[in-house]
Amino acid sequence: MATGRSHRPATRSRGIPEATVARLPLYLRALTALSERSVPTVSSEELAAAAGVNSAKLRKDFSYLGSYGTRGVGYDVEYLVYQISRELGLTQDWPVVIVGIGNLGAALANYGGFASRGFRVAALLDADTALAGKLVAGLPVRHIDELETIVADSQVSIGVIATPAGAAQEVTDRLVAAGVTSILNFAPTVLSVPDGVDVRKVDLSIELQILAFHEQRKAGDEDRQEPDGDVPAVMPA
Amino acid sequence: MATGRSHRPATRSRGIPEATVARLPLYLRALTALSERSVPTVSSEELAAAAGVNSAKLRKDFSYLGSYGTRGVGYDVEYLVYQISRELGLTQDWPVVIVGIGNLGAALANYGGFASRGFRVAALLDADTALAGKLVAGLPVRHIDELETIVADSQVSIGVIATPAGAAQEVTDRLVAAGVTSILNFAPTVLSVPDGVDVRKVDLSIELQILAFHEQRKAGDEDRQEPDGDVPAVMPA
DNA sequence: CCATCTTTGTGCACGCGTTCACAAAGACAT
DNA sequence: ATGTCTTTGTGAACGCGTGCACAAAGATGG
Ligand SMILES: NC(=O)c1ccc[n+]([C@@H]2O[C@H](COP(=O)([O-])OP(=O)(O)OC[C@H]3O[C@@H](n4cnc5c(N)ncnc54)[C@H](O)[C@@H]3O)[C@@H](O)[C@H]2O)c1
Ligand SMILES: NC(=O)c1ccc[n+]([C@@H]2O[C@H](COP(=O)([O-])OP(=O)(O)OC[C@H]3O[C@@H](n4cnc5c(N)ncnc54)[C@H](O)[C@@H]3O)[C@@H](O)[C@H]2O)c1
Repeated sequence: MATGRSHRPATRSRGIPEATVARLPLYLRALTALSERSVPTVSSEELAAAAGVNSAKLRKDFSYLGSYGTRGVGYDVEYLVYQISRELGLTQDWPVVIVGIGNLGAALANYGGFASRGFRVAALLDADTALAGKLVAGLPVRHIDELETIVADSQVSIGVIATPAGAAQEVTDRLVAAGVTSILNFAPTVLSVPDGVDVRKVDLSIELQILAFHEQRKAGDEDRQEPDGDVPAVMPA
Repeated sequence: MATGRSHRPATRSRGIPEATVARLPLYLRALTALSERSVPTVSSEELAAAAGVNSAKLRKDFSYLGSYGTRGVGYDVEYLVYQISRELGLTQDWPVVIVGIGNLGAALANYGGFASRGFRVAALLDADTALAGKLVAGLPVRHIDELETIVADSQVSIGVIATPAGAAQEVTDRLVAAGVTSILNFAPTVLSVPDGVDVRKVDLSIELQILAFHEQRKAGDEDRQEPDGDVPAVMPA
């Protein structure tokens, strides 16, 4: 979700709806599991169940990629794995830098699922000089001032931000200036980026608050039966 | 995002659209920052800019909560902080259990932003007996078999899953059986839950793949100018 | 070759979410 | 009290996403 300018009109990239793009990794994961079990073909119904979506939706999603199914049979698992991988750009290598090697950054660096899909950690960066040179997940932490060199030399186009919120915009600006055009932000801030740069955010706090909202609602619906359970709310001063 | 049964028809809870609920934490964060700077009022235009959304959308969002603005002036910051907090259920305490205290689970336990908004870590649970008793972020790791007791005793309704994917469904089942009705899942799996249980997922791998898709598209649009840049794709067998 | 059966691919309708644009509300000065 | 100016609250239009339902495609068996 790009936060800076939200004036991207739901970017239907190459005719593939954004909502579909967001589900492709889900399908890919389910298909990979089937592939490992050497299942040759799968029906839209089965695959949809495994991915937790509606089967019509899945078929429509696949129809955007082309017609890869066989009526009466289903989809060829291996072939679909290949097609989706290619569509998502996972047939190539994506060097990634992680900025901010604290609790979270270190966990991310140690995360195995990273490398598994073509994402390779090119470097770990931190502003703390005390961390410099220290090995995290087998990689040395390097100083943030090496950012520009590393991004240029390793052709990094994806950056992961795991710094405190206060440093996130500054780090973003440096990443963008250095040539990074995709950012995954774990810091709880809205980032401003120029057009052409994609930002996606992962925000634990927001997720919990959304859960709390629904949780409160569930509890409220049980407890009290008054039609108007909340304070009518009046403007104070 | 509930994954199990997606047959919730966009649950317009108490008349508040789901999309609005998801933005309330964003507004709250921006408002809290204003409040700390002792800013008394804010216009929809300013607040929208701070939250990275369209101002009309923000006004419509607030209109679902009631009419808390003053025409010609804007919104009272303190009052709005209170109203949104109340609406999200943040005026009460939410005990949370974290299951799976590995790299990620430990980082989550150490995360300060947790406690700041009424979310209190009630317990850290792990299946690894070697971890039992060890202190993480000042809390002792307890064995997974204490789950049922802890959930019941501490009235836990929110669970965070940071176990490997293979254990996630089993942990989910135990959490649900014990009475947890909201789950935040960090494991890369689709979870099945009964109706009435909310699941939201945070999936690093999916986010990166979505970024890679757009990244590939950007690169492709520059490099080659052929109208049809991809392999036409033919069924193999 | 024909009949049957399974499963895809999609036309269609509907509802949610977004955004524009503006009338009404209210503050504030004179 | 009246006028001006700012900003809210919302009606209306539009586009995207979803899911039903079904025709067409193709496999399979006789
Ligand atoms: N820990 C979690 O589970 C968690 C969860 C959700 C969100 N977050 C967010 O992720 C971010 C990191 O969290 P954390 O717990 O790892 O924090 P942390 O304090 O452990 O680590 C932050 C790291 O960033 C480094 N840093 C600070 N300024 C920098 C700069 N300008 N350039 C480069 N590096 C810089 C620090 O030296 C430190 O090593 C925070 O924004 C936090 O809110 C963390
Ligand atoms: N580390 C990351 O940055 C990261 C990022 C995205 C997703 N994830 C996902 O989060 C999960 C945890 O990642 P991690 O890197 O912390 O892994 P980890 O192996 O470091 O930690 C997993 C922990 O779960 C515990 N565990 C295993 N089975 C359990 C069970 N049945 N009940 C309770 N505890 C159990 C293990 O003892 C271990 O302590 C994984 O599913 C991973 O895919 C991690």
